[in-house]
Amino acid sequence: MSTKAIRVRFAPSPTGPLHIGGVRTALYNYLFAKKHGGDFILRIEDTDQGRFVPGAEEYIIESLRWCGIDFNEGVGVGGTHAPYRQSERKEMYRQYADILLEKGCAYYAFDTAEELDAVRKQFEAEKKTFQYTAETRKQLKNSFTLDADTTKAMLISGQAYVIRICIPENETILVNDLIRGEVHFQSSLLDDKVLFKSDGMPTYHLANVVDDHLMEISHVIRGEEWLPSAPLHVLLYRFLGWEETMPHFAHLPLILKPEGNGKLSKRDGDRMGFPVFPLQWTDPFTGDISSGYREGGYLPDAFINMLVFLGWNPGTEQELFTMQELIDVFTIERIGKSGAKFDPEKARWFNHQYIQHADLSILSDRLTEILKEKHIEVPNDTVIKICEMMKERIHLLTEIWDKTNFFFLAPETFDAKSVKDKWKTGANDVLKELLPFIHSLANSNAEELKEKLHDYIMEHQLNMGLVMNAIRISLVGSSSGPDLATIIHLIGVEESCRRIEKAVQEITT
RNA sequence: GGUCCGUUCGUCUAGUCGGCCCAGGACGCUAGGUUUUCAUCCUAGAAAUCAGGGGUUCGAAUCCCCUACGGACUACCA
Repeated sequence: MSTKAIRVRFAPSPTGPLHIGGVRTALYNYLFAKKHGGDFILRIEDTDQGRFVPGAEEYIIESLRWCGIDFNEGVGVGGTHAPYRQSERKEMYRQYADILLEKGCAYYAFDTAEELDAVRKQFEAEKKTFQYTAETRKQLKNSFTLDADTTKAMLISGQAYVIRICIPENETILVNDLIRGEVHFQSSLLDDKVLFKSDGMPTYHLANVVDDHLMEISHVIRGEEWLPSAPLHVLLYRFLGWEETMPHFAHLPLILKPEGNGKLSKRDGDRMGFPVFPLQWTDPFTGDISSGYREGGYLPDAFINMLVFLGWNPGTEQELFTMQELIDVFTIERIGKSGAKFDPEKARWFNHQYIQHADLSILSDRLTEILKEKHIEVPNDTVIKICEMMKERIHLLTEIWDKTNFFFLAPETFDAKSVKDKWKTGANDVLKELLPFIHSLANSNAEELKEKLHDYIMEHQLNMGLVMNAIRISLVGSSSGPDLATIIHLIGVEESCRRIEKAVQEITT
């Protein structure tokens, strides 16, 4: 490999929110760059003015920031190859189209969209597929069929035109892919793609090649959906005389739907109850809201860890990685070839792992904020104690209130199934008798409380399960939760007794 | 339809140039243990005839060919 500096880019188009497949592409680019001490560039490909979506660019930047994928060059941060928004580079592209025109590697075409549509329909009727190729271009309106003077006249008269690449006939084009090896294409099967649109903007194909060259990109790591147009890009590098410095290509496998087949799409997530976007997104046109991982209670590190394993693995049995560890072990060679089905369950598991190991303040800060909103005053060390105790049963940050609210508020209802299974006959009477004793526990700490309660039950020959479960249901509202004595201690003996009295009154079996 | 890519437990995958793989790990699932509950945790288990069929070879998940299936692309979108 050359000694060329490693420079990679993530080049999304601002046509909507960044989907997790896009985030993964950005991530792999980022890891590769960092691993080799290279640069990671964010370029916005907004050559299609018709598809511009307000807020999409900001969304992309914020998503990457949330993920901890930072770029050291690009939109927002600038750099030596600015500007990084293709709409702002508009003036640069024409000259390269002209070079191509001059060398006979491209030509003018005057066919309107309607005319082409008609031809396409006609071909379809004959069960053929229309392609703008060496074969068909002879029958269409372009500088091949029109003589030079006519062409010039049409150009001068302001006739709308596009510039198309002139694909050579009968040639094998080799794309060397870092993930798939050599891929061969027959040039005759490629069509004369539009390079320059009638609105004065380049298409992706031209802009992408020009920018990658100008920005000295060493590796193009992008989704597999680009593989079919890779030979076109290779041809462009050759025609422009840039073959020597052409970047290496790596086409990533796709992320598939959890069920059935096909590429994961926006719809899948909301239909199946999991996010497909890093951040929540509100469609500026329809107002539709799509859920995001951040709002869904996921930690960015967990999200990244889950994502990196969709199509890549370290070859060891380690599953949990910090970003720095990923940077250290990441290699393109270990990226798989086949598409990966997205598994929401595994995403939850990763998040749970991260909640266990992350700084407790991630949970306690969130709880503190919720308590503040609800005007519930609780000492900070109590909040921390509760989070420490409860974290192992929390998979998503958003579960924190549902899992801890009984520490602050008396249950309003008692879970029917818990009552049915665990509230034994006679519990009401036993609990009533127990009340004075619980009152007497006022000055005990959690440990003493546990001991005394235990001893009392043994001495009075009460049914341990019956008593404990009934108290738990009274205090929590269901048969779940941490150590009972700790709960009593934390919410206080007075409150505990109030809750027990209420439960004894309301629960009848 | 055409072009290209892909195919190991339900899912993510390990399996570097064929033998240590009657295929390993993880998620999920099931069963036990711990816990008076739940969750966690621990242990065990079920789960892939390596898409199918042909070769090559003493020996193939690993190499070759064919078939099937899946996917991407096929716009003056990226």
